[in-house]
Amino acid sequence: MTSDPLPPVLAIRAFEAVSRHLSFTKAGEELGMTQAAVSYQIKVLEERLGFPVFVRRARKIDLTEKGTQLATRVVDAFRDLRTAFSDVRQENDTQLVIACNPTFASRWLAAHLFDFQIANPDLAIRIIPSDSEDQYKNGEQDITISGCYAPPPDNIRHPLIPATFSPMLHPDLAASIGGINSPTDLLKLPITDPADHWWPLWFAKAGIPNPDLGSWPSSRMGSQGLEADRAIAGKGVAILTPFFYRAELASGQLIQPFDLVEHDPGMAWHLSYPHSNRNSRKVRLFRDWIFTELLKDGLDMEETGLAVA
Amino acid sequence: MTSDPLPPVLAIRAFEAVSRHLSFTKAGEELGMTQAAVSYQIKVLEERLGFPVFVRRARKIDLTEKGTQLATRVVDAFRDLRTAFSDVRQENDTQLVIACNPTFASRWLAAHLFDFQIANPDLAIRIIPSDSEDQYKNGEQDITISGCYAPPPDNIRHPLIPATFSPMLHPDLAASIGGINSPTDLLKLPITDPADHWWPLWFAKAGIPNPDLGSWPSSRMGSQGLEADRAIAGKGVAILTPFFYRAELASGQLIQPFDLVEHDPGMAWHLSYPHSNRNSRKVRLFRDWIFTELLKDGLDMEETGLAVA
DNA sequence: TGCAATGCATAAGGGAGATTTATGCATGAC
DNA sequence: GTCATGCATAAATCTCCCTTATGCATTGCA
Repeated sequence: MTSDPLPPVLAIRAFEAVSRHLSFTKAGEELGMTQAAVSYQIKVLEERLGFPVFVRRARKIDLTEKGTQLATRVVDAFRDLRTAFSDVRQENDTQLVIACNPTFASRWLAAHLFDFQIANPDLAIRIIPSDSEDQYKNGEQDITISGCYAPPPDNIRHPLIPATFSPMLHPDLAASIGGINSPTDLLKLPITDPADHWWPLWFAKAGIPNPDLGSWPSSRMGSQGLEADRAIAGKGVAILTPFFYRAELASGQLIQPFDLVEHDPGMAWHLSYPHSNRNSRKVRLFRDWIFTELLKDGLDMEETGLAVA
Repeated sequence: MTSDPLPPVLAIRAFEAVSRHLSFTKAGEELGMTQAAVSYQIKVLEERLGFPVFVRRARKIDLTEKGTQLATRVVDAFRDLRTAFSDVRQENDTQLVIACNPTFASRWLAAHLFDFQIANPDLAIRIIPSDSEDQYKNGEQDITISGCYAPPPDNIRHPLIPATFSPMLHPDLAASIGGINSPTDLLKLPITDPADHWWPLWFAKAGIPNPDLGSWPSSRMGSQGLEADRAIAGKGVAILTPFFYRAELASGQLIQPFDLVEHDPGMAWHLSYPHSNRNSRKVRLFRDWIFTELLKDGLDMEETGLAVA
């Protein structure tokens, strides 16, 4: 039968310390309490057990036989507890888990993270590419980079990238209809995701209130990579965030026919983390790093919203 | 580094139960507290650790990754604690340790204890033949049978045998001086322990106030066996407790020349145990057994003082 | 031998924090 | 839709844990 309840854990904790020091006074110092408090806890334990665990001698105490039997095992158990918490604490200190919006992860973070790892070799980074309401509730990550979902109210939120967008396509596809000269030309070509609600926003800004797209609300911010792949393959026109496709635009894999860039005022890529993490070393390091890295990356303060941070 | 302090043990205790049940409510039932109290303790733990250990889902909770790491080890440690206390408790329940006055142990208990062991096969008996002030302080025994030392004030004390005594000697030694006809005849023979303060007491009662013994106070109750051995060997006259030497008197190894028996009013063999042990099963069993056994052994209630018990 | 120092026990009292009560909220079942 | 389940939270309470102060016994030292 191992089912009878434990003696009070505070008494066990006191016993563990006393049995190592063989001194109420020293145990009290270790535990941050007075000798009298330790004496009280040992008395509680002995009354609960029904037998003494220490023999009080002059100016010292000894374990009784039963006390000795208990002490070895209790000290062992507490050593296990201490190492368990210590290990997890250490892991927590040295591993940074980032739940990251997939687009941001693949189009920006992947390429830049190496610098962070070089600068902070003691930190192991784990990226969870995911962007959903549940992700916040999971609690597994230290930091979240989200595209659209608002963090829980107790989280601190920093804007990173505004949700800008403009149509893009492969130059060969543009050439197939003699070039893109006006926004309506785009409607002659396949639209990679007509359900993307960015389309009507952009066309409206372009002066075309009701383009024939048959859309319904749905954000693609989590996976614009798929649309981009189709556009790069010449299969259609995608509406993408220029910041993420600078390389493809520079290399000519994609062209952006119009300078006209709309942005979604209710959305932005942002970094967030629980208020309680604000002073955690690893969170500070990553936060500071990503801000400066994005600045270096050519965005001014207003665009990144760093002024708010 | 295993040196950083443990989180509050009450929080650890709650975590252990919750991680087994994966339910605050059920853990609360096990711990005898409300769901709200468990929730509070888990919150304390998570704030102390700096990361969540449970993911709150709809109508259930799950361990986080770090929570899982902790849980396995914490549950193990608590299992060790439980079995440690359970083992010692079981040993305590099934082992009866008697610190016993050596004379009583060898002259009475040894011969009778077998019956007790037969009647209580689940109890292991251990006798510590010792009778000293320190013995009480040791705290290792469940019960003490003492000859002369008063138990600590919180102990319960039952008289067992009054400290009676009368001179005894081997018949051949008596015959060597033509028999013992008056108390003064004893003074012609070697006295095994002239320092024994029982001698002057007995001679005084026999009407001889100042026998030539050159004695100083010193009780031999702890070791009258040594004197008895010398008397049985015909080496001298001993002053012994008749109750303990009935067998030798019956077999003729010793004779008691006079019916005159004195007793030491301040002394008696008695059984004692801490007040807190009064309802312990093993103590009750032994106490009840020794009373009836002594009664069967021919002592009436008044002599044993059982009326007081 | 007396005096100071050490170490535990104990009583009294206060207070931190553990717990309960009561309520709200979200989810899932029917 | 309604009800049941399960956790979170606020407020209030109260337990009991701890400190303070003191006593006692032993030891060491002068």
